Amino acid sequence: MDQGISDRFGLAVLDPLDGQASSRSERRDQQVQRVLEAAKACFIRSGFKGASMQEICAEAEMSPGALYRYFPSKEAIVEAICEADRRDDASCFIGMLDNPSVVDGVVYAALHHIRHTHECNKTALFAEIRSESMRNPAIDLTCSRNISEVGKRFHQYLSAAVERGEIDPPVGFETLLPTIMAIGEGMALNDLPGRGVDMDQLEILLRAMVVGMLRPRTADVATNTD
Amino acid sequence: MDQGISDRFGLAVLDPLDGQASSRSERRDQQVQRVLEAAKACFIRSGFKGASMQEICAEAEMSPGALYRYFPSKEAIVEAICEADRRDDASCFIGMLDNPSVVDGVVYAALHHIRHTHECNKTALFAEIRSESMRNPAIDLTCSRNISEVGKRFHQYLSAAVERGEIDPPVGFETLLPTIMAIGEGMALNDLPGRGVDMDQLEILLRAMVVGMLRPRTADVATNTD
DNA sequence: AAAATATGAGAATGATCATTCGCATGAATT
DNA sequence: AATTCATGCGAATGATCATTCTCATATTTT
Repeated sequence: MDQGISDRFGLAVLDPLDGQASSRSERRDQQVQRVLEAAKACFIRSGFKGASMQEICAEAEMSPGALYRYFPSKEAIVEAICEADRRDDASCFIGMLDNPSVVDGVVYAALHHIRHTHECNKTALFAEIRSESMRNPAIDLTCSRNISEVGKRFHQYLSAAVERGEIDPPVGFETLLPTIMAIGEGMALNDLPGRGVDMDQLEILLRAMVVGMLRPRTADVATNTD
Repeated sequence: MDQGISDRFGLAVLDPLDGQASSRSERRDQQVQRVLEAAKACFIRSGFKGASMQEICAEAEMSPGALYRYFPSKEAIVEAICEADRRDDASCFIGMLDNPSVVDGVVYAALHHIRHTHECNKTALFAEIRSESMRNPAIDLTCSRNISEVGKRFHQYLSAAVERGEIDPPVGFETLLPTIMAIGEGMALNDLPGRGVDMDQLEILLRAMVVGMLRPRTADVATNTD
């Protein structure tokens, strides 16, 4: 954790081996990152409104004067944190949408998303972002952008499967997409693994659910009766 | 909205027809309710931390001194709001779990819950409660209590159907219950009706999903291929 | 090496917050 | 009618907040 950072004025002290590996702007980026990580910890612990700048300063081991060199306001930090989290969330889900079997693709993407949210301790931050987005237009925009990015990619993935006759959903995409995404959000937000739900069992249930919703034509679907 | 309440000191001024219909304790209850409703509006607008006591006082048209006669602290108001909201949420869902066909029961309960959340503008408050519960033990307890109450009732409803051979879920209740409840939460939190999702289409999709998850044995399930 | 610039600390600032206090008034009780 | 009690107002209080200011030190440039 403490990687020997910084004397009191720890400028350009990194890696003496590397000589001038840390230019000014690199150093700046590192400090920005340091603030963001400290802020994230504080926001998870205390919420956006509940975490004070002093708390963030303490976590980042940095004075207010120093911190304000990197961000003009608390709001800017909040926005940066939300942006990063939503982007990570979207790419985590989208990155899994590549299985040739659509049912598998959706199931694995959902499972991966749930696991990722659990393992990276993103549940509390996600809940915070979600509630902030209800009244903060800037955060709402960030969330909407990422939702629509996921939605677009998801739409491509599913409609290609419809085209080739692999699935035959009982409703149109305008219903299917928001609903599936809401379901995924609910499962991530509830931290099912954290509540003791077995992931193998969850996979079975998710598959049954997805099969019900997408109605695959192929026969590779378990139709056992007991 | 403004139902002719209160002169400046509006004590026992209600309903002159009724004579002493408003005893002291009845008047008290009304004032408590007035504070709660004002607080709810403020919390939806500004969040728990973001709403100030002054804001709540203004909304309730009451001075701080007066308000503190009814609640000892802001935290107490927050707890009362959460308690009421979660109770309402649970009873809304449980109240619909009475259909003799389990698939119908679950589908209608979910639809009703989604509609209720949408129509009563509960989405933002729910999100707020959810994020508060991640770091406030008192709120977490309130949420857990209601979740387990719903879970218990839901478990009864489903296990009775399993007993009589109506359904045959592919996984045990320890997986099925948390997952279904997480799904419902996700759909309510996403305010699907508010996002333009058609409720009739949603019913079709929900039914397909529930059928996939519960595997009813009876033949009353739509198995059309187009 | 001297000037200019970037970075930092930490006290100060003014706003805002939850809560309390002193006091006045209406209702209930004697 | 007099006293007591519940209710209410709104200014006051002390804490805390986000942000800024001053100044010191380090780094880069000249």
